[in-house]
Amino acid sequence: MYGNETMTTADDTRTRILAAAQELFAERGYSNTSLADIAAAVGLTKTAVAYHFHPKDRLAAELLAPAADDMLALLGTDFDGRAAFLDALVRFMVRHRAVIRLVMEDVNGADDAPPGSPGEAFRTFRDEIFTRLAGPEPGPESRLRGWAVLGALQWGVVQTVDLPAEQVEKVLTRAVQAI
Amino acid sequence: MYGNETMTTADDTRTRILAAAQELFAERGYSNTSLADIAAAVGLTKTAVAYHFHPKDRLAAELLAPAADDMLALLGTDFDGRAAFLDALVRFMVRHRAVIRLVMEDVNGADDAPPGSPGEAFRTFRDEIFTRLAGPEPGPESRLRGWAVLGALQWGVVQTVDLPAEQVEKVLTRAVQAI
DNA sequence: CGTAGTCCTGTACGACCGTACAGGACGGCC
DNA sequence: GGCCGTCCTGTACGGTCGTACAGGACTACG
Repeated sequence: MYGNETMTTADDTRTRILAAAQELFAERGYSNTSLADIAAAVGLTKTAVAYHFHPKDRLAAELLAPAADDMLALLGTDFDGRAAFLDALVRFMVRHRAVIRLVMEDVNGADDAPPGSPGEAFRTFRDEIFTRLAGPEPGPESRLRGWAVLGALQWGVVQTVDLPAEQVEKVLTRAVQAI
Repeated sequence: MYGNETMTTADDTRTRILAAAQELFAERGYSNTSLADIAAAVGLTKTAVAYHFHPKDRLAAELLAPAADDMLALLGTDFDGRAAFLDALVRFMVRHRAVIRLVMEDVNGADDAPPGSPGEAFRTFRDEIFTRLAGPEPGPESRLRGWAVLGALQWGVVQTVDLPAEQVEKVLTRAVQAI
C-alpha cells in the first residue's frame, strides 16, 4: 500500500468515480461527458474508469439503479386522484434529483431506442409518466399542462440540489398542483 | 439545370438545410446532431452542408438570429409588474419555440463558455431571465419557483410545436402565473 | 468559345470518443 | 520465496466528428 495514512484503495475509488460521474452527468448530460472527463475529476486515467465500469452504460445503470426501483413502484401503484399521484411524482423527483437528468434525457443518444437497450426503459418511463399526467389521447390543453408539470419538476429539482429536500418537495408540490 | 420541372437549386437548399437542422436540433440537441445527420435528412453529403454553413456554429447562429433580436428586446425593456414580464416571456418562448432548446441548452458544450463565443450570450441570457424572474440574490422559494417557471415554459413549448401558437400562449400564461 | 463563378462530391486530415489488451506494481496466501 | 488476484497505466485500434482541399458539373457572362 501507499502508506499508513488513510488509504484510498479498494472499491472506494468506485464510489468516487460514481460521485464524479453523477455530478458531471448532471451538469453536462450523459453523452457530453467523456470517460476522460470523469477520470480527470477523480485523478485517474480513462482506462482506469473503464476498468471499473465496463461499458460506459454501466455507469449510468449503476447510478440509476435505485431510481429504477422507485420508477416501477411509481408506475405500478394506483393512486386515487391526480393530487395523490402528483405528490408521489414530486417525491420521486426530489429523492432522485441527482440523476433526474439521466432519467428524463439522454442515457443513449436520445433518439431511436434500440429495443432492449438500457435507456429504452427510461424514455418509455417518461412517456408513461406523461400519460398518467395528461391521460390517454389527451387534448391540447392537457398535453400542455402535462409537459409544463414535467418541465417545472425537472428544472426545479435539478437546479436546486443544494436546498433541503423537504423544502423543494413542499414548494414544488404546491407549484405543480397550481398548473 | 436538371430540367424544366420545379428546380431545387440555388439557396433554396440553404433553407432546406436550415429546416432539417432546426428539426434535428430540436429533437436531439445541437451537439448530438452531426453534419452527416443533417446532410442525410436533406439528401446531400456532409461536405455540402459544410459548404453552405461554414463552421457548424453558423447553422445555430443563423437559426438563432431572429430570436437574438427578441432576446435583447426582452431584456432591454422594463415591465411594470411580474405579470407583464411573464406575458412577454411566454410570448417570446412561444414565438421561437422551434429553437428554444438551442437558446436554453447547449449550442456549445454547455460548460465553460469561452468568452466571446456565440453560445456565451445565450447562457447569460438564461441566467438573466432567471434573475428577472426570481430577483437578485433570491431566497430558496423564489429560486425554486423561478426554475419551475422556466422548466414549464421550455418543456411546454418544445413538446407542443404542432399546436397553434395562440393556444399554447394562453394555456402556458395561465399555468406559469399560477406558479 | 473561353472563362469565371456557384454548387456539390470525394478524399483526407487531426482530434476525440469508447474499448481492448498487455504489462507493471502491489498485497494476501500458500 | 513463489503465485495469484486486484488495481491501474500505456498503447493501440476502429469509428465518428468537424474541417480542409482538389476537382468536376453546370450556368452565366464576356
